[in-house]
Formats: sequence, C-alpha cells, structure tokens
Amino acid sequence: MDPIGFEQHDHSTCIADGVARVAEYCKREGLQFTPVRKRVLEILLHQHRSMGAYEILDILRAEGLGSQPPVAYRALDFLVKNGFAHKIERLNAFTACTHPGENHTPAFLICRKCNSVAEAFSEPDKGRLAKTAHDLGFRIERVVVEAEGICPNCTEAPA
Amino acid sequence: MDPIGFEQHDHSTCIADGVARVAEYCKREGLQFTPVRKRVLEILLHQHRSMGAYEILDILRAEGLGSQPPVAYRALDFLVKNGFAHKIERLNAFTACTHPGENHTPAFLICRKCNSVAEAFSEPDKGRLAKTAHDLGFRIERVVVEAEGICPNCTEAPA
DNA sequence: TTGATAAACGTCATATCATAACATATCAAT
DNA sequence: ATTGATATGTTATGATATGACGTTTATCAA
Repeated sequence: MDPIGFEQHDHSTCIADGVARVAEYCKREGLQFTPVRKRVLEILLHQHRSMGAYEILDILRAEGLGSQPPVAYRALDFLVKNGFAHKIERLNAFTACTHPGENHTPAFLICRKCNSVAEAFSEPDKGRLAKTAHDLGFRIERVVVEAEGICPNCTEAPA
Repeated sequence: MDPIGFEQHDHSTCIADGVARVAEYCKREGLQFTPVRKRVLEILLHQHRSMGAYEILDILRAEGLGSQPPVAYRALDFLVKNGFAHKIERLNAFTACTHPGENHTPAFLICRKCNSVAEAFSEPDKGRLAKTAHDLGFRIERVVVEAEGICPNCTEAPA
C-alpha cells in the first residue's frame, strides 16, 4: 500500500490497470501505443508525484529505450495530447492522469514538502472566473488550476 | 488609448500611477525600490501582456542597467514576492499586477493569439477544489489559475 | 560619523527545460 | 510491393533559471 492522492490505496494493480485502460482506448481510437509511450506511462503511473522529462529520460536511457530529450518529450506530448498524462506548469513536470478517457478539467494539489501530486476536478464553467470571462467576451478553451500547499501526510509530520 | 484587459483604457497615466503606488507602498514598508526594480516594473506596466525574463533583460542591457540574467530575475523575484507582479506559469513569463497592495488570488485570461493577459480574481476558498482539498486534509497556500483562450479583440478579427 | 550588518548588484559559470531539423525506420492501407 | 503517414534516432541549439562569490550600497545603532 502506497499513499496515493494522499490516501492509502492498493497500488499493485494501479499501473497495470492504467496501462490496460489506455491500451484499450488507443486500440479503439487507432492510436499507436508504442513501447516508448507505454513505458513512459508506466513510469509516471509508478509514482504518484510529478516527474521531469529528463528524470524520465534517465530511466529510458538506462533501459535502452532512447537517450535523447526528444524521445521523452515526444512520448510525453503524445500522452498529454490524448489526456493520458498532464503537465504541471508550476513544476515543469508531468504526471499520469488518474481519469484517462474521461473528459475533465484537472486541478492539482501539489505538496511542497513531499512533491506528491493529487488530481482533483475543477469546474471552470462555474464561479467568478467564468463570469468574468463571459462579461469580457473572453472565450476560455483551457484552464490550468494548480494549488500548492501541504498534504495531509506532511501536515501530520511537520519538519 | 490602448487596449488593456481587453478594454479601451487611458494608458497614459497608467505606468506613472502604477509606479507611484508601488513606490509609496515600498516606502511605507521599508522596501528598497531600486532603479532596476523600478525600471522592470515600468517595462512590465508598459505592456499589457506578459514578458519573458530575457526579453526584459534585453531592455535593461540596452539601457546599461544590467546585462546578466540574475539582474532581471532578482528584480522580478522582488516584484513577485511583494505582489507587484505575477508569474504566468503557463508562459514562463511575467506581468505587472493590476491590483498591487491588495491581497488577492489572481486568475489570468491569456489570449493565445495576441498574447495579451488580463488579470481577474479567483476565489480559491469557494468551489469544488476547496471542498476537495478540505476533505482530503490538504492545506492550500497558493493557487495558480490560468485560462487560455481567445480574447474579445481576437474573436472579432479571426485569423 | 563611523562601524557593523544586511541587502542589493555585477559577473561568471552552469544547471535545467525544451525544440528545430533531418535522416531512418516502421506502420497502415491499398 | 508501393506509398504516404507516423514514429524514432540523433545532432545541435535555443530558452529558461540559478549557484556562487566578490563588491557596492543602504540601514541603523552606538
């Protein structure tokens, strides 16, 4: 049991399930779920935190799956574009999506102590921002919501 | 009259007023509003869009105010830390705060066509994200909200 | 006013994040 | 098998950001 989304969680089937779901989705949609792409997704699923592209690249390199930055970035682009992973802008890092296939606007809770990342939902159509945008005539296409703070595990064990 | 926050607006006094307000605030708080810091704020206020650190540095360099990256980054750090400017994470760029001195959680509306940036308010204490964080026991300290889309000026004149 | 301390600056070097460009290989559909 | 699209390998470079260290400037107490 590893802490996931700040809760204890059966992680053992988590990676396999995540990969399987994405594999199935790709098959349905005619997307190529190539070895590098699959491996990068596995790497991200393995950690419930965000990882930098070069950190992922180091792992790929050790496994002989690619040694140059574009290899990692291209795989990450694929995963992000299709909603299997997200980029955390605040950290210039990436994390596996916990709701692949579902259409959603993710919001992230980032612990500044342990760097774990939990994915929550935001509702960009509601609230003050939506109203402001509507009033101004601004058409929102995409919203980044990233909350930084202290996760429950780190609150309990302060430095 | 320049478009500001997507609206026509008297920009002429805007820079002077912004600088004056910050200068006064700094005096009150005992902060050093040095020439470089003041100039960087002016540069940011001059544009109602975000600017990269190196873009700002180029201007400083041309004016003999500093030629190395740390000069720009240190001034920007000062402005951001004190709430006179904000970093747009999505763009790795900076923009002058339109409500300096007021305690607020900014939300940004970023036009992907003309790169203008409008600062709005978000209400991180309300809405679904706040509820999720509370339920999980996550203590939010800071929230980044950045909406990307098309501003009214660019909607009217599509490419 | 001066001396001590902290804050800011100038500079060099380097770390970190990201992509352009182009050649080669693989896949998918005829 | 051919062809066009997609993916990969590789080189090179661009863009963003910070560590470290010595010098200068500001602040403030004595």
